Amino acid sequence: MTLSARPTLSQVADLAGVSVASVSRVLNGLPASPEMTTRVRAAVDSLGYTPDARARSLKVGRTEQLVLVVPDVGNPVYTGLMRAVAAVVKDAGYRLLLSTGNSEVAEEIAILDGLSSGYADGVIISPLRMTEPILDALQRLRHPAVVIGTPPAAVPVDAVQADSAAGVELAMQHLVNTGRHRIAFVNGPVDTVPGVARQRGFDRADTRLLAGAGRRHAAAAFTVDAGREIAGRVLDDRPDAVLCANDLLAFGVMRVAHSRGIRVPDDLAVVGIDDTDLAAVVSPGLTSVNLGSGERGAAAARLLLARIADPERPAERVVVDPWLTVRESSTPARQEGVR
Amino acid sequence: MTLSARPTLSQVADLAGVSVASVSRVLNGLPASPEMTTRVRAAVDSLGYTPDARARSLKVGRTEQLVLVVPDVGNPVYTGLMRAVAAVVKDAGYRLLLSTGNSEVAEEIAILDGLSSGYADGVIISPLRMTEPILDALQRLRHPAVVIGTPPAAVPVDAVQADSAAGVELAMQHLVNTGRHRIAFVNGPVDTVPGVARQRGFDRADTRLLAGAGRRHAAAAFTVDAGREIAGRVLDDRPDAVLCANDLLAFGVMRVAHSRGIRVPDDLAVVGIDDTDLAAVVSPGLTSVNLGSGERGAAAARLLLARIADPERPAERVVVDPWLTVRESSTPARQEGVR
DNA sequence: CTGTTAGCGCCTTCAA
DNA sequence: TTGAAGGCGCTAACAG
Repeated sequence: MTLSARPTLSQVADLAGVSVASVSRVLNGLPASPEMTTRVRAAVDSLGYTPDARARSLKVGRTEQLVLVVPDVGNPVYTGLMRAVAAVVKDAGYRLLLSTGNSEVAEEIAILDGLSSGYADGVIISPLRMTEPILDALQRLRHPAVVIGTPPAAVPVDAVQADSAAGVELAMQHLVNTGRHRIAFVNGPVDTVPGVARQRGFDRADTRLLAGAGRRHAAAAFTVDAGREIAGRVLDDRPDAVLCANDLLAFGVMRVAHSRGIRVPDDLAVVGIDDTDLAAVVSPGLTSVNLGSGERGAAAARLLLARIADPERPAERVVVDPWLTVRESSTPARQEGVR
Repeated sequence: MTLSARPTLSQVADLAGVSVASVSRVLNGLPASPEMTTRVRAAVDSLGYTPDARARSLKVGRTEQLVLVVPDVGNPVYTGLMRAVAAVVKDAGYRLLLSTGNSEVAEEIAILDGLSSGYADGVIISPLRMTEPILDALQRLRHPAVVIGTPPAAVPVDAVQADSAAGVELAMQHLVNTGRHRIAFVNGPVDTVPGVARQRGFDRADTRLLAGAGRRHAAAAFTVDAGREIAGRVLDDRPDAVLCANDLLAFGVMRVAHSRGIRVPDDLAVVGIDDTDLAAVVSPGLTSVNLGSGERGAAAARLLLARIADPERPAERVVVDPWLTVRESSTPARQEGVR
């Protein structure tokens, strides 16, 4: 119920009638005679001894803890990432600290700077915006760090990035292949990491596939509400397809389409990005570009572990390829090939 | 980029020409002369000194860390909880460790037992099943713990619980009020914490409101797929309303209804439980019983902090009242009163 | 193979 | 008000 006096190493040693060093050795699997081993184990068991993580980490200089920083713990966009990071980190024998920057740059920086107190051995951060202050904080960080996103090439930091431009093109190609040509693009704020990348992807695909005929819209945020808000303007153009910069925006658009009696996918195809769990949940299911958030999370965790193992290794960048998950929102009945 | 030698207290002391004790005092806001304070601060700044969290926690016996254990990090059912816990914990100056039991009792127990190494000051656990082994692990735990769920009254542990029976009744009453009488209930596995409670709530409401005419179904899991799987059997009875034991099941039912051309809410009302973020996202919006997961998370965090502050206080149980969020899935157009 | 000992970096009596 | 010194619990030389 409440914390009482925990047994210590020396108590175990006393009970076993051996030195603390011997206990430590047995516990850490270092050479010891069979007899010693049994005596120590017996004492450990009878006392219910567990080594103190605090003392151990002070001595060995490691905490066995890693931090994951995301803008919003509850956002479905990050759940795939969180799950994957949690799994890899745990398998490697580390604990995971979850920090949220509450979508505030200042908070993200505070978290990064706070790491200098050494409460964890490394950090994975998925910053909402890749601004100078964040990059500065990363530079002065004395701990291993991995960025999920695309820092300037000049910054020597491990990073895992999605190829959102390729993802957008995948979606565009799919829409064109299924006969859509009046395509609207609904982006979120273009001063964010995802915003700029997805805009670039659309511009490129638009030029290549539609001779620049695509319509661009920028919602106030990457949220369902922002999607609903802007949907009116978007649908007034009577597009035959809407490509949204993330699933949440797409859900917002779908709701407005639904209330206007516009049938998806017959009258209007809708495609999202991120392929969140929700995309498979709504009716009709939302076709979405999967940017490999799980893969990126796992890759980031592995990069971090690699750097911790070898701090001198050169900074590495991993790019995860996107794929398209086709569901009902963009095709009448048949299922197109996936990935 | 990589961790290099961090300055220590004694280095600061040397630079300032004072003793380590004085530096410690200044840093911890204990009485010190103005001159001493300025000298120390100067030295701290010039060295970029940050106290070592590991050493500090060894000395003071606290880690300033709390653990939250949930069955699945990515499940939308837990996002409200996580967000609320994260916020309260952070405001109190603690860091949050996120552990997932991967929906395995054994893993949850391992996490609880692992806490005896003292890597955190307390734990909040939302166990999937309230089984003996979990309760045993809680009993032998030497750290403050708060359970989200309903342990047997005899177990003296702080707990925060939802009143799911009341929630189910709320939903039933709403359906009856809006003219539905052929009501089907789709539960998940009844050997889980939510399963039993929701079953009890339905049975009670069914007796009271429908004279026991309600149909009961048990899906294989609390998932969308399980909902889709069982939806066929459920809809074959031609109910005019389906109450689902959680939102995910409801989404599954809605998808099948949609593909069968059954209109929601005109032909069929659908109500879920949990009021996840997704409920507001789908079209039509899903009416859902909100069991106050955010409120429960916040309450749990506060209980934990209270117990840490006073380990002797008697165990407390907090019950959070449910409310109904009415959306389109259960009412043609108008919005009924909320909460 | 085992025991002794010196810290890891910090806080906190205890004297001065 | 300030300094000296002793641990918190553990690991890692170093002797034996």
